[in-house]
Amino acid sequence: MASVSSQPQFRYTQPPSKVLHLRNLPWECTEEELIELGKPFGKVVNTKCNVGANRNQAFIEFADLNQAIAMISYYASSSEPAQVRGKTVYLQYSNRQEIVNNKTTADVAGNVLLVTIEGQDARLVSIDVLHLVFSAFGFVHKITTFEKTAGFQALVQFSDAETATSAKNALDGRIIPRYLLSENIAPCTLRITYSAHTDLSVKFQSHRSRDYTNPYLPVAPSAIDGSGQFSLGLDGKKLEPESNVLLASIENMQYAVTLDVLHMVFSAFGPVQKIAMFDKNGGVQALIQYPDVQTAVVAKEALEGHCIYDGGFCKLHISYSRHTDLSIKVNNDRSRDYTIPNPAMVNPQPSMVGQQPIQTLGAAAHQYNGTQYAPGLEQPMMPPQPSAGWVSAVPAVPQSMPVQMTSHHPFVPPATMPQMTPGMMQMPGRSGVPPPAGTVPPYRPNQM
DNA sequence: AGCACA
Repeated sequence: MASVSSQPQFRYTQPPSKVLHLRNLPWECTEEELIELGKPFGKVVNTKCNVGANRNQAFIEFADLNQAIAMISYYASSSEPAQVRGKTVYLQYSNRQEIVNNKTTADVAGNVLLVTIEGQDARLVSIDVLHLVFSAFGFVHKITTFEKTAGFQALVQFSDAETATSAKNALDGRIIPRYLLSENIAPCTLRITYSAHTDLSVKFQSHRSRDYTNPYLPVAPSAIDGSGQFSLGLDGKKLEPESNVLLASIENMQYAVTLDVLHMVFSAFGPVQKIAMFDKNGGVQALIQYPDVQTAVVAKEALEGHCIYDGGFCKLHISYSRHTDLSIKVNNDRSRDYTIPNPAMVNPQPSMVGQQPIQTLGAAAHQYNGTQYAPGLEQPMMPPQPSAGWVSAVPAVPQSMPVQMTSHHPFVPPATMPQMTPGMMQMPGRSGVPPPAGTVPPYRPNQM
């Protein structure tokens, strides 16, 4: 065949082709603009934009060679150059005879994202952290994780491509916020493309895969597993039944740890619904109830082993409780139900007690002001203040607005409520209520 | 302003 590459590419005449090569296009010129440009001369059957290192070149393919010739001829003798958005574009016959659109699956928007977690400790990122990160953009249906040559990867399934796209746009190239990971874990960068999958197959709830649409899916049989899967998580931690209620025991309690202190500490991760403190084995323990398991998981991971006060005082040990809904009989200095708007109201309506954990929707999302505590997590030591200082800083009535008392359908996956908005990801150390998703600018990479 | 990319 005729060797094209042996010729200088910008010789004055190009052999005609129904494909035209365009240069000097404005930034991010669209396919529509290319079609507009070519339409007067014939039928544009294909285009390719954002070509070249500067992404300012493009190709237009006409149905017929004569149409391409017409366009080239017109602008060759026209006093007005071809323009897109007022910018002169230069046209010539392409040295190819057709446009090949190599759209990979990674470019075709879909509802499932392929996430590669990069970093020394990528493997230590739990599926729960991934769930939390991606839940900021919408309900996450399923997640599977696996090891490939590319490293530690996950498939994250949303309901639709739009939601997936917003997550991809916001998170691709970003790091997982440090406060979601143990402090000794190296930064983990997310690389995100679309997957060709539309519906992941999740057989069991496990450390490797979750189906959040089906709470009754059996937990992976940890002992018996024919497929060689681990009964331990990738991080080597034991598989422990998660719960929305945490059991915290306080070690080395040099200072009094009050209900208010616990409320403040645990509110950093989401709305605390109830707290009950009690003495056990000569120490103090507390049960802390969140509306959902995810919040409890994050709180546990963030707080486990940390001290409330500097100097190793009041070290927290946290496990999951078997409780799902605490029965608070009386609001006093050892137990409180924060879902009761009026703290003076001691014993709520009997119908309120013993219900399903309340599935708060919007209210909980706005109430969530966990970021205020986050800086303390990056530097785990708390100010060496006695608890009195904390108590006075905490209003007797918590800052939470009255939680919606409506009992929602119990099978609504808790993740339908936004656990975290992109704005919170952006500035984990700042206080304040996050702006609604969509109004926040993409957060800065590689900070936090 | 000068020919894509799996």
